Amino acid sequence: MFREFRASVADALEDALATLDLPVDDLGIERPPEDVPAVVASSVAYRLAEAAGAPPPKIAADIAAAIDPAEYAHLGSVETQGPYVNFLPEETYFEKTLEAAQDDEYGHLPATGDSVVVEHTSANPTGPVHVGRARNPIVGDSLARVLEYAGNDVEVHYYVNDAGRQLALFTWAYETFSEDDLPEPERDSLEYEMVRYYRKGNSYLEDADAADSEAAEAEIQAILQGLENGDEDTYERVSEVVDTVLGGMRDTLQRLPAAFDQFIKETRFMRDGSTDALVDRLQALDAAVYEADAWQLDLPDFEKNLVFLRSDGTSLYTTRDLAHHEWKFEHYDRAVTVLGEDHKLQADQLSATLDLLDHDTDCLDQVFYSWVNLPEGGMSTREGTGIDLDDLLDEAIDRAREEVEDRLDDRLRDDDLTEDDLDRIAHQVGIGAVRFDIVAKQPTKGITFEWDRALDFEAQSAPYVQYVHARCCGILDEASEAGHAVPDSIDAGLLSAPEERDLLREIARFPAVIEQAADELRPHVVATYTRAFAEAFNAFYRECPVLTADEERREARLALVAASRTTIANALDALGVAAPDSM
RNA sequence: GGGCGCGUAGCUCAGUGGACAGAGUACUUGGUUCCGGACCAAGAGGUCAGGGGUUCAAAUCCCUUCGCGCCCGCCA
Repeated sequence: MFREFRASVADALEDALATLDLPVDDLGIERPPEDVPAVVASSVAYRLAEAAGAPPPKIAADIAAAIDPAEYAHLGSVETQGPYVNFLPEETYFEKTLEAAQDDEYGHLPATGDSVVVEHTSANPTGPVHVGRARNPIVGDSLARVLEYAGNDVEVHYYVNDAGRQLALFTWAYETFSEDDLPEPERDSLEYEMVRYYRKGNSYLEDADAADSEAAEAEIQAILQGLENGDEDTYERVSEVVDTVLGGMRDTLQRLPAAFDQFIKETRFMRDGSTDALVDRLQALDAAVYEADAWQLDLPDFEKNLVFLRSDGTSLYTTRDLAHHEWKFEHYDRAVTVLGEDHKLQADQLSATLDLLDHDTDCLDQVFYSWVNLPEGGMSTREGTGIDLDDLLDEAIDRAREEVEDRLDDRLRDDDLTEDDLDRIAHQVGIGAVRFDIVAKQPTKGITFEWDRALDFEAQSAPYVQYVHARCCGILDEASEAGHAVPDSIDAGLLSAPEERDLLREIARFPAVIEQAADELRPHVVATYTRAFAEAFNAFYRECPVLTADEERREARLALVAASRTTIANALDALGVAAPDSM
């Protein structure tokens, strides 16, 4: 309802300004501070002071007087407070909010008709997913969910770098070294077993003498050339390594949960000829230069040229990624990519080149996040330094289970949790806490990983919000057992306590929060919202007993609890955090 | 050296032109005959990194200095 109300206010303001013969520019619509009862406000009077030759409070009063609330949907009254024009809704605003929010689909916006491809993670398939990368799947998966809530037709892709030197080296190492020479895998899972070959290959190359090193390099080069020439046998050999490792990584990512609709291999764009065709078109560009035996683009605004064809005639990662993006443009209306900040330059050059190729790069968005580091430095799959995501999630679940068990005796609610419940709650809370902690922060801010901080279940974390959902479920269960049905519609006048009004206002905002998160590609605004929502719900819970209230009030409050439950359930769903029925 | 990002309470973070800058945590204090205490209430805590500018209005925009991170490869 908030979005509809805001639109009404915009209409009313525009009409009023036209009536008063004032210029319509920025309407200055904003959300007022907490202690102001209005749902939205406008500071437009400030901006008009000069044009109107009057002080802002006078203009605000004129605007308020020029608006007849009855003419606009949901608008109850218009008030001024100094220079601000405040807009208050009529009762139907709250009644419609309550009705809309009881729908299981609450928060989903009308279909945009756009197909959007969200590419995220896309880590080289060289070994276990570590925490340094964990921000990518969490931000990416949440972003995909938010875009879907916002009415888009979303597809999630993992772009597999299977054509680079690292995978050629990995394939060589896998075929060269014997398992007898390798340490025990750190975990009984394919990618942990496989990464041992990769690490062995890297350390061998570091220590090998010139002759051995040269021989190994020749084999690695042969694999790279085979891929470039479209040699089927080479492709199969590399694929075996890539698919095996990727399968293990996929299982780990699934735990977050982060799922993918498609894994797009970069060799695909070599094998189907699109990279070669692209190279031809790049060579024909005015910006193309042939220097030092290599084809490059002299991009304006960039210091360094972008090499797109090596002197040996092979393509580079960015060349293939260009072909990949042209493919995306062909099949989707919009493309969003979640990338580490270390890829910023490459991504900017990619965009600039797509521009030169006459693509509309407005439909390409890149979301950057900064790396997660350990107090002692970075994490590396090759060197085997860092915390594996599997270990972090296991530890989170273990600690969550301890919490649940510690609290069992203190529970007021008498609902006998089973062993399965404990297991479920430990998973929901443990993984939810890790995920929420990461998605709630702006991705551009740096994070240093510390166990105790990542696994802090205190307030403002996932469990705090999840608890609100469990509480709602608890109340609704009790009501149902006592035979109290949740009414479809109620008289909003029955919900007149300030805590009830605040909660209704928060519920009404949810679709607008989804809209903002999708527009700005910032899922963390949803996390911020869930905390504000939880606070409003807890205040309501404290002041307004539901089941023990008289019948009319009980019904109204039950409807409010039901609406709260779907709102918080869907907000958590948009973040990819589980909403426990009990905890 | 150049480019990009970040700097807000002791700590972790919201807030990116508009109403006195907000939460959590830590610290002090209080709350369960009553629907779930993983909760709530009160207190204290700020040169919004420093300086300059634009504006009726700046944590927010511009310039500059400092600190931290990332990038500047015929790697990905």
